[in-house]
Amino acid sequence: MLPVMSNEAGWRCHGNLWSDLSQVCDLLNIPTPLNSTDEEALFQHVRFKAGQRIHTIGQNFEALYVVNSGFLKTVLIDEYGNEQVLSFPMKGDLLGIDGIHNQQHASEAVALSDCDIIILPYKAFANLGRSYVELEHAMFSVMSRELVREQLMIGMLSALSAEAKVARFLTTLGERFSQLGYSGKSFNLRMTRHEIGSYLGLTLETVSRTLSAFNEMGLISVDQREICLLDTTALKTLRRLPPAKTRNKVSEKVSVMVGKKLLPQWGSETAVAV
Amino acid sequence: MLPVMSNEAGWRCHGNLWSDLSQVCDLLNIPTPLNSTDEEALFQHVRFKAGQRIHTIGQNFEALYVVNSGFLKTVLIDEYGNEQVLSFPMKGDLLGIDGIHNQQHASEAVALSDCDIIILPYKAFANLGRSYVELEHAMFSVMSRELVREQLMIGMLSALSAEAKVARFLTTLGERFSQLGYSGKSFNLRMTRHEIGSYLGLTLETVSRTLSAFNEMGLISVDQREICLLDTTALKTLRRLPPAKTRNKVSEKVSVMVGKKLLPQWGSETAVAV
DNA sequence: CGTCCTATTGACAATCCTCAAGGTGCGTGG
DNA sequence: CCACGCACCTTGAGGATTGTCAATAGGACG
Repeated sequence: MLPVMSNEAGWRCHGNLWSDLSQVCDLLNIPTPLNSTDEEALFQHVRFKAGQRIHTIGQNFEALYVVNSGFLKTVLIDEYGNEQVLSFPMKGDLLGIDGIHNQQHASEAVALSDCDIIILPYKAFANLGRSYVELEHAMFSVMSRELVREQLMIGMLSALSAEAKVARFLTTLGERFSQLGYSGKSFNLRMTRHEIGSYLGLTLETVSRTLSAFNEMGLISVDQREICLLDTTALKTLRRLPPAKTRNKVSEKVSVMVGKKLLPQWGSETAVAV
Repeated sequence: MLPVMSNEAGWRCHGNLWSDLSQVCDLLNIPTPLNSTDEEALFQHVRFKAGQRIHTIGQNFEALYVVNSGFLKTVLIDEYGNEQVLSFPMKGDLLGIDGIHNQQHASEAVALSDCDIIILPYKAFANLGRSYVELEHAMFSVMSRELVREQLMIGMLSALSAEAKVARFLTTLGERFSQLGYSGKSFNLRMTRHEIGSYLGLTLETVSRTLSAFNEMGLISVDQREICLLDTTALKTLRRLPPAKTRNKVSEKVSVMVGKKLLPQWGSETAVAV
């Protein structure tokens, strides 16, 4: 007989699987506390079907979530109801951090595929952190990691062209897949062109056109959501494509358009004290 | 005789002022631990001149920093040496969180004016967190707040037009000033147009033109770095210029000369009649 | 007074968005 | 099974928003 409960987001809890602290730490890619089996803390798994929400905006903050399997998106909703995609979490990612401040969630997490999520009740987890010094530091580290990731995202959104954004999106996605043991070259997009566009600050048409252009240039092959990265180094260093007219197919090796003048470096200030 | 030391960023430490934990918590706007004077932990102030760096990219992470006075920017440096501005910290803001992960700083903090900064040695501060339960939670909360702020930044960069970005930049800056007790309507920009543009993902020319347009429309008055917000509600709700069709429709007939500029507001309830 | 940094403004170009018209794949119901 | 609807994707045309380049001017400072 399994306990069944439901929360504001409307998911059902089957409660048929549990993980201990060392498994959670493994998943999060942080060092496992040495005296792990000391206290038998167990954390419940919950399954979500594609389309279900793990937490919603404004929902009271109770727990953090670790993705054990599946693919999700996190979104903001603006005043007109438009979604703004913030991230595409997958296995090993931590969700819900934004809820700590103000005790309620500032964003929404939606399953893009069937997902298996581990619930970390915040209070209990924080208490564990106070007993295991390493765990507390690891929590700070994970939050810091998220912050750095978002900083890089801001830099990308501000500075890069549409092509460079899409190229970088593909390569980082590939890197994440290979870190998880999947192929980093050939994978399936779990999100629509519209969601990619929202994430990158582009329209879905621009995303589609850019993918087609990469396909023609031989940098990738793309068929609907099936992607193959053919020239990752070119993708990684690509800044801007030449005008379509002068654009050569695969023949031209140097696909890297650098040509950016160095902006004057905020001068002689270097604060080198004496 | 004052102790003088220097670190990798090259700043000098005058060591002439110290704050206790309750003062630091006050500054950070988090609840003060009840048993505050319990342990006499003191944190050193350091002064930085305009242009000096508080920490640099790659520098070993040792401490967090709280701004006691002054204005700063935090930046990333891309592969060509271009600066990407991430934030403009001021009094009460926490710096250096990005260094926790990987034990080294991922960004650079530069003083835009003379600054007074409080040093929080990370290890000592984390230890305090373990004794004072509230402090640990407060630290999580501050980091969560930063994350939420960056999420909103991402949403803004992705979704808003140049005008809306600049408008929102001005109003949030005004709000921060008034929370600090200064005027939220009339203030001095501490950063260049170039830095604003980098922060907002625009060129300095676009920033300058937008400010001039707001000035002509009577939303603000601007003279170099002196800003006066005249219609904050219009600024806050301004979203996007109308599509060409609807814009031309109005000015087509009689008021061609007068209304040609940017007159018809979009998403702004307060009609700006000139 | 000259130099450097910053800001403003104009002319022009192009990147990217908007609008529009198909096309493909998939589930559902006749 | 096929037709149909629906969501997603592709591609094109055209234009607007924004970047690029350039010229000018003001301020700070040695």
